[in-house]
Amino acid sequence: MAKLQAIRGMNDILPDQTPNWQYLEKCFQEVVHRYGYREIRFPVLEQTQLFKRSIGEVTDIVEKEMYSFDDRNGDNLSLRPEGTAGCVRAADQHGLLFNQQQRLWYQGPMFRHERPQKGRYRQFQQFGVEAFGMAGPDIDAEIIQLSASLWNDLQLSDYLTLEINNIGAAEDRKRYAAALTAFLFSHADELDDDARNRMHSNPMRVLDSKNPDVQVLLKNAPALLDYVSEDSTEHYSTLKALLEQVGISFIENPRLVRGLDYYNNCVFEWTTDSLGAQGTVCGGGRYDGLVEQLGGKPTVAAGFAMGVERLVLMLDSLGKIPPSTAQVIDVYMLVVGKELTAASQLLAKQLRERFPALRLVAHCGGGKYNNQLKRAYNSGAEVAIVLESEPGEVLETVKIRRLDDSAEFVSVELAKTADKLGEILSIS
RNA sequence: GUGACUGUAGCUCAGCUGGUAGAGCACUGGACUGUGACUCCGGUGGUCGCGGGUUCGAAUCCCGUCAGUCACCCCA
Repeated sequence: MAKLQAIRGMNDILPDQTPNWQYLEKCFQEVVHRYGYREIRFPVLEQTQLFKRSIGEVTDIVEKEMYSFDDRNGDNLSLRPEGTAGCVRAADQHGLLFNQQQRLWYQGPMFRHERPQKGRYRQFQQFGVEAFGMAGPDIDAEIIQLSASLWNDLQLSDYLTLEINNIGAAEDRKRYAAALTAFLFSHADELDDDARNRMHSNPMRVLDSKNPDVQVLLKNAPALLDYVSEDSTEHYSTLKALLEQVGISFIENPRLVRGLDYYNNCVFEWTTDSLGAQGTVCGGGRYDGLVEQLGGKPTVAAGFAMGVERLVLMLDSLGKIPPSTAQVIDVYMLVVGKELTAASQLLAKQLRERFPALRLVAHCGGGKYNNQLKRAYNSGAEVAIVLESEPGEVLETVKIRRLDDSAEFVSVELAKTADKLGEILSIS
């Protein structure tokens, strides 16, 4: 029978890697707590309609990347491709957004059916932050500052660049899209196939075209900036001033157009060139219209999401994982002789009770002294406790041996093992 | 969805222009050693991703398929 394997693009994270993930999770949680954000958890599955209405019908995500299926009731469900939609649904459904402000964070797997490559997988992990009910640019600055705090804690600041842009209010973009479409229509014969397709479905994304000929043509296209309302412009310039005042440098990227329809006004991305093609590590912005669009009362909002796999890759390749993150044990207990099974388990239990923080592995499975000692060395433990007796003999003493080059050891009465161990390891 | 490269023991790989497989590490038995690592001797372990085809004969050529890697696209 053929062996079953993991679904394409869905990775197993093995014990060698999990400490790195735990380190990143710990840092992220410390930062969000520092800023007073509270965790929210919501399902991995939602009605497909939720994502269509929030992300947008004609986006790549909804058109070709969602894992959708009919469940046994005939409802069409989808694995969440991102977190914001579910977060808004959950928060609104439970009244968290009714005339109040909320600062929320979440973490969990997202799913998109794309071709896997470095930093891009079909199941991937995101950290996200969503702030509701705050209209000013101060909250935008806050979440950007929050992300910058994390880069600082992770020692990644030198490798990340903040890009920002103002994409205007929803009405602004509507008017602009109309003007842009008209322009593109009048030059349709000069566009490539890709641009011509997008011209109908999502004209703003023609601006992203990598085709140099198209880019030349676009120089004469209407500019979004000319359609952005005064309110938006003022909001945006206040944000820029705030960022400068708190010492966060940024570059303005007028071509930064996020792939999800719900964004408005200021959007941002943190990018790096140390990851290959998938350079975006964190992306977000305002989405003032989304709550209402999903049936809630009008509620302004802003948020971002970051890709955990990409951050782990960065930390790994840049050598930014602290050595203390590695999980090692303190004590390896050798058990030489079958008759000692009960004695070893009892002693191990007593030691764990006496030193709750002690990490102790008691050997199981028998085997020769040599093999067990080898395992003890390979485990990275600081000391080994050796239980050894001849058949029929009662165990009265144990040896405590340092697992370094000195190989020093002492014999100690069984009953005094804990005291001696505490002395040797300087713990109490 | 498109393209390029790759797919041989648990891991890293060798196997020239086709004649049905090897090394190192790891694991394991033993020798040495007052007890791991070092050194020496022995052993377990692969239907060469899977399925077809060409051939007297294929890991080695051809086709398909699955998977991995990277890029396009898009995004975290």
